[in-house]
Amino acid sequence: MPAAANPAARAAPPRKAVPPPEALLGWYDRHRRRLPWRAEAGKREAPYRVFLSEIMLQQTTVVTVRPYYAAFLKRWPDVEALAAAPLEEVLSAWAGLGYYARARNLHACAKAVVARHGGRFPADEAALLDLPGIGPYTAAAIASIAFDRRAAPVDGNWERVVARLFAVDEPLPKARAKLRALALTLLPDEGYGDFAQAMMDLGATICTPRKPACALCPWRPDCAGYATGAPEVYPLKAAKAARPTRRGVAFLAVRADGAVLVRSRPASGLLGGMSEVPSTPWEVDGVASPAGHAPLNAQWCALNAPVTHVFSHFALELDVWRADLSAATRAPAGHRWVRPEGFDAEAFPSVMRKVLAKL
DNA sequence: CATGCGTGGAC
DNA sequence: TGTCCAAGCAT
Repeated sequence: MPAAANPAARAAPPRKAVPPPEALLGWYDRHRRRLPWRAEAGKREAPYRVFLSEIMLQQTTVVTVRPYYAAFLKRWPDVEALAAAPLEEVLSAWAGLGYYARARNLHACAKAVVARHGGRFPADEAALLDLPGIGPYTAAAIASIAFDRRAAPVDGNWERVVARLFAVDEPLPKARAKLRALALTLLPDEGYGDFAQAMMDLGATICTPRKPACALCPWRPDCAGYATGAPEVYPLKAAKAARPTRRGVAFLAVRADGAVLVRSRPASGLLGGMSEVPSTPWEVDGVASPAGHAPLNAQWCALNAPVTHVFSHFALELDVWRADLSAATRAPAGHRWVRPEGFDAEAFPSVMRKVLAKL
């Protein structure tokens, strides 16, 4: 849609060019990716599906989410089904996906939608924002994608695209407010859902973090970042803190019938509500006397194969101690025996799967 | 506003 | 191998 086609544009005073939304929407029409949670052109996906996908996609890649999304949808086809499920089942199905507060909030949100809204997701950004696990991004994503409401779901893709379009010289996270304000200037007059998804696709396939494919970008003529010759430097980022290493000992108590001693973690915090093998606390300098933390008195034998795992804000090095016990051994309070056939039904996070692999 | 909160893949 | 990164939220 060239400005010259409009006679009035010639007379208008010169005004800072805003990248035209039509260019992006046209590109999206031609290149829209097929994704399990994305409706065909001209249609809208059910709000529950948008909701489920958006929660799963928070800080998580499309490739990782795919199988979880399919499994959840099959097991809990609608919000009522999810709301009626026991939390333990939801956590178990979520195991391996990470950021487990999302699973707890997903479940709480389903219940809230049933209780507060009769099982219908609200279309209002503000009402969505009130629900557990739904923040500014997800509220805007559901409002725009599921309901085609005017909203800007500014995620990492949007931030990168906008930072480059305007060559924003302020680093993240401080630049967030400015990026959001600039993002709002880009919105079209209609087609909000398509525009939101187009921004994400552009960021995921063209305006990528490392080597953006500017030659294929519909907004290249309008991009200040491209004009600088080094668009990939945007968005600028503040230096991040180093990641410390914590150490501990995990206790693999194995009964003669193969059952392993397991417990559940506290409902909130790191790996909240997930299942685990008992262990010492995980501390930066390790634990002085691990034996004092053993779940039961036994002949503990150190395996010479520590488990290493990297969390978002620390690395973990876990030594594993094993003890073999008679089939009659009772589980201490707060613990339970789980046989290998039962592992899949447990909510073991990845680090615990690594520990159990030492069996 | 900074920090806590997972995981696996790419380079 | 280490570093960065992916459709953020809660506190």
